[in-house]
Amino acid sequence: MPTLRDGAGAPTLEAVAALAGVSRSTVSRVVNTPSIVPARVVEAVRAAIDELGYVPNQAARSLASHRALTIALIIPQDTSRFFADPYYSSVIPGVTRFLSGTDYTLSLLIASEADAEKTRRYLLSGNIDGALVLSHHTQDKLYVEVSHTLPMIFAGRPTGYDGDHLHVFDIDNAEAAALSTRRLVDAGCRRIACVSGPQDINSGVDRLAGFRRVVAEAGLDDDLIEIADWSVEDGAAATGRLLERGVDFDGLFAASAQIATGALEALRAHGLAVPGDVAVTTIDNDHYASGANLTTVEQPTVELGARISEALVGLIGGGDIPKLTILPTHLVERASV
Amino acid sequence: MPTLRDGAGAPTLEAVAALAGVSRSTVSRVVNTPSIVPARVVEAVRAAIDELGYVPNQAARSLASHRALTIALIIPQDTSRFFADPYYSSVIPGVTRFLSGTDYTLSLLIASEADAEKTRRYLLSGNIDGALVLSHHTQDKLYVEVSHTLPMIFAGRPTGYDGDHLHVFDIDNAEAAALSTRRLVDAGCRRIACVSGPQDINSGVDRLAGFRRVVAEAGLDDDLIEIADWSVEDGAAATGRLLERGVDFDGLFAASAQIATGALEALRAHGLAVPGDVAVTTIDNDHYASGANLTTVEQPTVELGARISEALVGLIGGGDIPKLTILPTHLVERASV
DNA sequence: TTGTAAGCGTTATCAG
DNA sequence: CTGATAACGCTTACAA
Repeated sequence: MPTLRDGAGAPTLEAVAALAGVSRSTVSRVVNTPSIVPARVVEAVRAAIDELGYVPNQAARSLASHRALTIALIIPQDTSRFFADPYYSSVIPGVTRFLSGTDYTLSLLIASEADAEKTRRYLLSGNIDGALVLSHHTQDKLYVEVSHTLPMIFAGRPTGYDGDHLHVFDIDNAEAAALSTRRLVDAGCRRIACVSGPQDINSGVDRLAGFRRVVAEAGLDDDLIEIADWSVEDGAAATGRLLERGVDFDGLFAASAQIATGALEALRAHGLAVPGDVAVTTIDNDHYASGANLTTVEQPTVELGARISEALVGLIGGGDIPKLTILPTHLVERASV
Repeated sequence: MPTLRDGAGAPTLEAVAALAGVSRSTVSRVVNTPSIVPARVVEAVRAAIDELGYVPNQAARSLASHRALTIALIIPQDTSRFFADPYYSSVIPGVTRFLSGTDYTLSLLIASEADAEKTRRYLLSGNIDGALVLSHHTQDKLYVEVSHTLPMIFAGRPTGYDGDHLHVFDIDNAEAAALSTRRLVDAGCRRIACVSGPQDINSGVDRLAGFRRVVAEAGLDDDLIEIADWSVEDGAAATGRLLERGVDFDGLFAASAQIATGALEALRAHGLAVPGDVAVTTIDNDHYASGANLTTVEQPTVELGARISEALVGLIGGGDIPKLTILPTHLVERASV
C-alpha cells in the first residue's frame, strides 16, 4: 500500500543526474559535501534539483549511511500531564531551538509503560540516532539498558541508578534545596517546615536531604515534613496535614513551585499570611512561581534542553562528552519571604 | 560516521533466517503477516528473533515498502507558547492516545518560519506518511500546497483557504460563540461587550461573527468590541480599553478562556463584580476556565486529537475521509453569569 | 575531479 | 506455503 504521493513518482537522484548530465555520485556529493565539487558543477546540479523539485529520500539515505538524522525525546505515557508541566514545556523549546540549527529532527517517543518492548524496538530500529530521556521514574531501567547500544543523554539522574557509564545532565538538587531553605534561615525563621516531593525519584530525595542539612546546620528541628507528589493539589493537601499537627512554624520550604502554590492556598485558607506569618521558599522559576510571587531557586530549563541536545548530537558524532554535567541554579527573590 | 550501535552489528533479517533455517522471505512474512505462515514456522522464527534480539531496520523497511509508519505533527516555531497552551497540550494527548494503538510513531515537526524550504523538504523526504496541521496562521499556504502530494489533515480551517480539497476537522466557531453569547442574552444582559480574538485567523473571525449575529438577533448594539490576541495579558489590556470608553455594559463575551481570564482581572481591578455587575462567558474549557470559574463552551480537544490522527491514518491507508468534519460543542455552566 | 559498482536491510514479485 | 531474485534510492569505496 504505497503512500499517495508515490502516484506522482517523486524525482530521484538518478533523474537529477540525468538532467544535469552528471553521475549519481556527483549529485550525491553536491547534496552532502558541496565543498568538494567545483562551483560550476554545483550550480548545474542545483539547477536540476530545483527544476525537478528533488528531495532526497531519507529512508534510502539512512539505510546507506547508517544515520537517521533524527533524535528521540522520550516522554512518559501520561502526556496530558507532561505537556502541561512548565518544566517540560520549557526544556523542549531549548531542545528544538538547538536542533533547528542542525540537520536533526526531533521525534517524540511516547513511552507506553504497558509495552516496554515496543519502546525498546523503536529505540533500536535505526529510526533514530540517539535519545534524550527526561527524568521520570517509570521504566528507567529500560533506558539504562538501551544506553549501552544507543547514544543517550539523561536529564536528571535515573531513579535507582548509581553507576557512572551514563551521560547525565542535572542540577544539584540538594544544593538548590539548601539555597532555598537557607533563605528562610537567613530571614530569621526558627521553625521551618517542609513539603517535600516524592521519595521514589532522585530529585525528591535530594531536595529533602538539602533541606535537612541546612535545618540541621542552623540547629533547628526537622520534624515538620510532609510528602506530596509535585502537584498543586497535593501540595495543598500536604500543607493541610502540616497545619493539622497544630505546631506553629514560621517558615516553609516547598520542593517545587507547584507544591508551593498549593501550600499558599492552604496557608491562606488557614488564615495565615505569607510572608507575614509564614515565609515560603521553593524551587522552579516557572509561571507558578511568578504567578504566586514566590521567592524561589531557578534552574536553567531552556538551557538544559539546549545542552542535552547539543551533547547528544556530539555523542552521536563520536565526540567526548562528560559523564556528569551539573547546571547552575540561583536564588530569585520575590515576595514570599 | 556510523551510529555507535553499529559497532555491535545489529542482527539482520538474514541472521534470523539462518538461525531459524528458513529463507529471508519467510522471516519477513512472520514479522509482517504471521497469519499466512504455519504456526510451527512462526514459532521457530520468533524463537530465533528473540534469541538474537532482532529488531527490523526501519529505514530498510521504509525504502522497500514506501511506508515510514510515522506521521508528523506540525507545530509552529514558537514552541514555548505552543507547549504552554492548554489547547495543544490537550490535543496532543488525543493524538498520542490514538497512535499508541497503532504502529505509527509521532514526529514533532518544528516549522521554522525562517526556512519554509526545510519544512517542505522534511515533509516530502519520505520520512513521514502524512501530517497533522494544527491551525496557526503562519505558512498555511505551504501546507495547502504540500497537501496535494502528502496526506494531511487540518485541525481548524487554514487561514485564507476556502477551497474544498483539504481534509479539515473543526468546531463550528461561529456557533460556539453564538452559544456563549446567547447565554448572556438569556441571563438578561442588555448591553453586551466583546473581546474578540485576532482577525487574521478563521477562528477569530468566526467567533466574532457568531457574537454579532446573536447580539443583532436580540436587538442589541454590537459596538463594544475590542480585539486581543488569545493571551491573558492582551485580554486584560483589551478589556481595559473597553472600560476606558466609559460605556456601561452588563455582559461580556470573551473569545477564549485566556482572554476571559485577563478580562476578569481588568474588570475586578476596575471595581466591577463578576457576575454581579458584569456577566462573562467565553469559549474553551481548560484550566483557565475552571480556575476562573467561567461559564464557557467546551470543545472536545482530546477527541479532536484522536479523530484527526485516526483520519490521517485512514487517509494514508487509502480510505475515504470526509472533507469537512465538524465536532460538537456544548455549554458548561459555572459561576461567571 | 568524476564515474562505476557494490552494498545498506527490507519488501515484493513470481515461480515452484 | 516457501524461496530466489529483483528492486527500493542513496552513499561510498575504489578506479579512472
